[in-house]
Amino acid sequence: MFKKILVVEDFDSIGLGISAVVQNKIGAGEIVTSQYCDEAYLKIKRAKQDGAPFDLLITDLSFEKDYREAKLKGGKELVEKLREQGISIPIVVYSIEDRRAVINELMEIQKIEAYVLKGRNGLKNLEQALLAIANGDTFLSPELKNNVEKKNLFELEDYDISLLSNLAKGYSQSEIARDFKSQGMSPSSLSSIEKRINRLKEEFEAKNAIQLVATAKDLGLI
Amino acid sequence: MFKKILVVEDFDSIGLGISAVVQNKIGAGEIVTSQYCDEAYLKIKRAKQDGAPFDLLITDLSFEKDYREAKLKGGKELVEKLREQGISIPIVVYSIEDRRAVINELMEIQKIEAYVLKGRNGLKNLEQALLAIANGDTFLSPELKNNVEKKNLFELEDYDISLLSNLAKGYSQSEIARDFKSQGMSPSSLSSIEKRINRLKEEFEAKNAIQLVATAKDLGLI
DNA sequence: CAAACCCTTACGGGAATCCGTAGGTTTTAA
DNA sequence: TTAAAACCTACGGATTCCCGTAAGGGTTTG
Repeated sequence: MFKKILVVEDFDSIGLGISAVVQNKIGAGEIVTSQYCDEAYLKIKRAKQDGAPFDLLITDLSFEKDYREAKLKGGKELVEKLREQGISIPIVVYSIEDRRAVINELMEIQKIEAYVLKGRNGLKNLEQALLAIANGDTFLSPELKNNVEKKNLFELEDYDISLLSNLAKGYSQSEIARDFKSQGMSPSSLSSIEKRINRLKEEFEAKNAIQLVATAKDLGLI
Repeated sequence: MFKKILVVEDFDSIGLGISAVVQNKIGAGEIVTSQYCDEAYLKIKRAKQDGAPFDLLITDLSFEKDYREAKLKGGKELVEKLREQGISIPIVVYSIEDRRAVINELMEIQKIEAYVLKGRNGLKNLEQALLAIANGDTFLSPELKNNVEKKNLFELEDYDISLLSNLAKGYSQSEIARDFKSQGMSPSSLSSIEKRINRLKEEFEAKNAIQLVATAKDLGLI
């Protein structure tokens, strides 16, 4: 079905699990793995130049930092880079990330072929995703489809996460405002940051910023 | 080396990866997997009753909730339950959890045989851990060794823990003072509470109370 | 016994936050 | 295209937090 597949995943346990299922259930010809996005990008480019391109990419989103310097920090950057360079390889994202904002951007803007949620039945869904792609369809994990109705519930953007982790690092609101301004992020005014923190406090029923950060930690958001 | 191994891990991709490496590198006789702690406990008990007990348990710590009702919420509860019941099976915990408070308790109180950190080289470490156990040694992932030594730097009193968790619950310092007064705790004045929080901030190198609570969460203190 | 020390409590000024109001811009929808 | 809605920004007052100073009580030490 697929002749040459690249699997990009930092944890070796998961990478091995993916390889095993792709090998046994799908029967791919060649499976190459990488634990780094930068390396993966180079492999894809090189394979294309050599006239033996990959015909499928399966990638994680989040990658742990280690001693290596990473230009592409995660799967999202890898996908963006590939699309930016006009490399139209079919892409499956296999991640634990379940926020609609992130997933929608990948599916609708970056036009990835499938988004599979890591979880108890992640590999089963991955298998289905590969079958769907082989048929020219796209695939979205069923756990996420049910949530489509709740789309307009409260969802955290990257902005909120950034805000929360800056608070957790001990920066004052005005320091954060300066930081956001210098990075060209918007909104960046102290006032907007106050507003946003207020919204988050309401959302998480927190009396103050301390409790807000504490519950964000509990929920694993930061 | 091991004849019968139970692998408890909710994500199928990781469970498969573990199974593969245990099978191929260690050459275990029988590998049983479970995605639920309750089920794992029953399997261990049943195997023992049947006269064919497991001689190794490899378990994750955190398990996602799903439709099933779970009595044992995670690997920590599973280990505690086993030890409580006097079942002395060798245990390897394989988790992403890197807080030393949690790990120390498992190693020193629950006397698990190995703690392996999930990560890029998790399986390599897992392999080493199994070899160590077969030699009668214990094993701790190398990434963690540096942290565990620093454990007795600063001893927190119950008072400090109480203070930190009250902060994390969103109470203001004056509210905490009132609360402590009504409970007859000492010191209870607003001023003393400020002082104590200052001491904690210095200790944990936190710029403000938000960062203080955040790092306390990270360390697993609250 | 007194001096030194530690701890609790108190007070005050400056900084940061919380919270409401309000004006200007962009986005959405009729 | 225009009105409504949503958003970003700014400002000011109330509250809380942060930090230094200092008084009072208890224990330890010379």
